[in-house]
Amino acid sequence: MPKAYEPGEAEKKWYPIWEDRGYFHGKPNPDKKPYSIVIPPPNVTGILHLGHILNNTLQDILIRWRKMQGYETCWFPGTDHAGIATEGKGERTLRESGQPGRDELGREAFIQKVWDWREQYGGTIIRQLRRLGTACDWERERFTMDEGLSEAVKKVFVSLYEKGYIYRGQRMINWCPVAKTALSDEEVIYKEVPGKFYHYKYPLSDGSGALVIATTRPETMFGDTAVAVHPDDERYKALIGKTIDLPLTDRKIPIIADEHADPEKGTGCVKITPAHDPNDFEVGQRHGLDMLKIMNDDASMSLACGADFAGLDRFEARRKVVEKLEELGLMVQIEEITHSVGFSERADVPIETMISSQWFVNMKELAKPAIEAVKNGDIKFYPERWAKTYFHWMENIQDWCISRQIWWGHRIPAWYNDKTGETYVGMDAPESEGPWRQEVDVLDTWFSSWLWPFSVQGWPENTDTLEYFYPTSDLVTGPDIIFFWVARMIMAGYEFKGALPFKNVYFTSIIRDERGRKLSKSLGNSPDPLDVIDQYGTDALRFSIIYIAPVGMDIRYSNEKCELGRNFANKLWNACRFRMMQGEVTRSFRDLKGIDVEQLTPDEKWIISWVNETVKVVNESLEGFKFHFAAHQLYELVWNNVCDWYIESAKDKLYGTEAEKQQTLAVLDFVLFKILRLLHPFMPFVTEELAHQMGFLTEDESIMLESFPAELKNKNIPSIMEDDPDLLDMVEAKFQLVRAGRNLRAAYDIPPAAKVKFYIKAVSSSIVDFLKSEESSMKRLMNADELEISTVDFDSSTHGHAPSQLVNAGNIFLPLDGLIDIEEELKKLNNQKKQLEGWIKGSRSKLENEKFLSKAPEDVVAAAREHLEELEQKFERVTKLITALQ
RNA sequence: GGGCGUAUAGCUCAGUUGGUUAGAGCGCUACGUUGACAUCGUAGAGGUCACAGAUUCGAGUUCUGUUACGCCCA
Repeated sequence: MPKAYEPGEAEKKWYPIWEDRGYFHGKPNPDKKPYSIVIPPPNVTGILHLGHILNNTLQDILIRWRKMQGYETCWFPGTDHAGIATEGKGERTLRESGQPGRDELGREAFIQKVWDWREQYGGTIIRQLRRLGTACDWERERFTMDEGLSEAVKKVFVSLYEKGYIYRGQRMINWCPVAKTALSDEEVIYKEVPGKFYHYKYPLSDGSGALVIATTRPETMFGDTAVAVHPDDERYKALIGKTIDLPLTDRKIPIIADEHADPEKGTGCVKITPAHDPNDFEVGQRHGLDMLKIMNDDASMSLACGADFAGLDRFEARRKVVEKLEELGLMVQIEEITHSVGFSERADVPIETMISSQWFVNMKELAKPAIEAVKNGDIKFYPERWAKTYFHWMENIQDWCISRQIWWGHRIPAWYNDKTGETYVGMDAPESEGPWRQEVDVLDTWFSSWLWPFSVQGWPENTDTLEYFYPTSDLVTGPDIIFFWVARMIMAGYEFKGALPFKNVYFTSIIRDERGRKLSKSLGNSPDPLDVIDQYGTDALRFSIIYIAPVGMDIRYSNEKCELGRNFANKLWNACRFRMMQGEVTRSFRDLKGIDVEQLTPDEKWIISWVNETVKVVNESLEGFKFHFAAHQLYELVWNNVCDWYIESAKDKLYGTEAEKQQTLAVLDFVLFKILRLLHPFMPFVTEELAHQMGFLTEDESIMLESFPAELKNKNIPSIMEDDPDLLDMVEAKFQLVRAGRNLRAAYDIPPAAKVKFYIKAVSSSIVDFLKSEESSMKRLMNADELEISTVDFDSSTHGHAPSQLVNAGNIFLPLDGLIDIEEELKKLNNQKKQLEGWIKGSRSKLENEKFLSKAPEDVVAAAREHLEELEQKFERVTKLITALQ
């Protein structure tokens, strides 16, 4: 075995084996319980980033863990068609390669180009996921625009239309001027940006003066059809019903009374632009105002603004309007402010709100069972608090704008008859006499993603897979798509499948850089995961990211943090390598067969009980989605308990008699094989490689098919923790004593190689017996050539004064032929004495407190008493040491 | 404006239903190439648990308020 773990080789070797042997494939199996996950489908245009790494590592841990536990598992992978993003990418590709643009090509040809592009480059992310080791069932990979999934979308549309939930109407929507399409409310991101608050005059038509209105968007004045004041605002009461002359136009518009006008805000007068602002729209409806649309699809000003402004970009128009108003002497004040502006999620430009004819889904009814499911615990969120966010959104749910003015996507199955004005909605084009014209718009990508948990399994066909794997078990995703996706999937599950889509939802952390900034391409702080894998190895990246991911909080990531995982993989490798150097694998690695449990050494019982404890904690942690807790526990076990203490201590036996050696090897094999299986879901490659290197598994076996360790409860091996807790305490006390001995060496600059003699005064004869039986390994751990262990006081008259340490098991002395810094020793001991005095004082006053004695539970009081005794005993010992030195 | 979250060692974070002397990793200091591992070992330094009250025999942990930062919604 090489001196260090080389991840590249193992990764290249094992993934194809797992995949080719069909280990990833899940199929209905009545003998097993099902466990399934649907992948949050990444965009077909996307490339792998660290968010995917975290997300998919977590899913892979769950899948591998459940598979080893004996479930029939299936992880459904796939991608979504990402309408707006992919259409944009297609257009860019055409432009960059000098081909005709989208509009020149026409709908059919353009869509074909995008398909071509998708065939060639799409799904990069799927290939990249394999490098991460994901146990996805690739035979079941789906794409949201596959035939079956497209049928599902159509069926759902028709069904909701027939129920009256889907309708087409003129409503206020969010418009992206770059993508030139409507967006849903969720696709708008509000940002605080600096802006200006313009105060200017609208002269009264009767010449009696002017109203001062305030707005951040003066260019929309061309769409004003009223000015509103609050009905109770005394300042303006007399003006209600009059008109003003709208500057830069020849229109007169009324002054109306409406509660929307806030007397506190600005001047208390507000311009009303019903076609371009959601609040104004409502005011317009209340007062029957005209809706005047003043912008084109690209947010340039339309002809409605007059010849001087038509065609100008909205921001250019704003400058010009301000300039004109200033020329006319109407501008009163320009205030610098910070305000919230909606941006298009995809194009990152300010959106326009405007009225438009679009398709909507009324979500009210769909939301009801979905709210109930989370309320009554059928669906659980981890961390739980996301349920609050969910409820807030669901209980105030708005109609969903689902039509998009692009070509790449599912075309809306609606046809219009221009002659009769009829609208037909159905799975196929109407057969009755036309002419029928199909709706040109396509559906929001999420309108197909919300069906994913069942469409990916063949719905609307009633497949065996659906029968067996639906509802899926767990969903792992980011909280940023709780509305876009999670909430909508729950609604779709109940509406179309009549049942919840998944039982648990785990929301991942968000990954940031070391300075807490979001990872982004433009900041250049988004490392390419494949580079990281090349540098550190897949297992290292996986383990590190789990290890550093706090629950429900942001992760501060940097590549250097992958050293933790790399070092850990290497530590594991070397622990196994050390074992291999001691000889062939024993037969008892699965169950300690042939080993007399009664004959196990204290160290062996200690390590076995630690492994067992870790097994319990890891299983419990994974049940509760506490991944990082499990990772910490495993790290601790391997590095601390196994490598630092057990192996170091066991070396004594390995170099001892043949019988001792054989027993030690058996225990080591038992421990290591359990650890490899425990770690497999976290670090699939190194564990598979080691299980084979060690000879635990033959060529045609795989750790993926082995059972995941379960807590042992007095079955083959007694639960040592329960049987003999004192023994484990003694082992801990022994290690504490060793540490004290090493500390003495270090304090007196004894070279590491120099052998020394220690004198140990144990607190009881039973401890003496125990320590004597452990003498040999203790000598090794402290590099001592002699230990004198007894209950007798250290005799300075024969050995000279010696520095000492005081621990639970007793006092340990390092006789140095009188070579001792007495003052330094006294100082150390006096400090310890003082500290003990303080604790004793606190402990006593607690035990003298009547209220404590009467109110605290008995066991707490008993523990306090015992503790005080220990302290007093230690105090006595330290006092004695001081006296001896003086 | 409403809601949610966070504040513990230089940094990143653990700390389960209140109960001995608050932990880990990284970093730092000193020493070290002992027959698994320098991707390592041994030893060590380092914390008024943001602040102010309250409840309690007892508060890092519960409650109220304050401050700071972050996120979501309007």
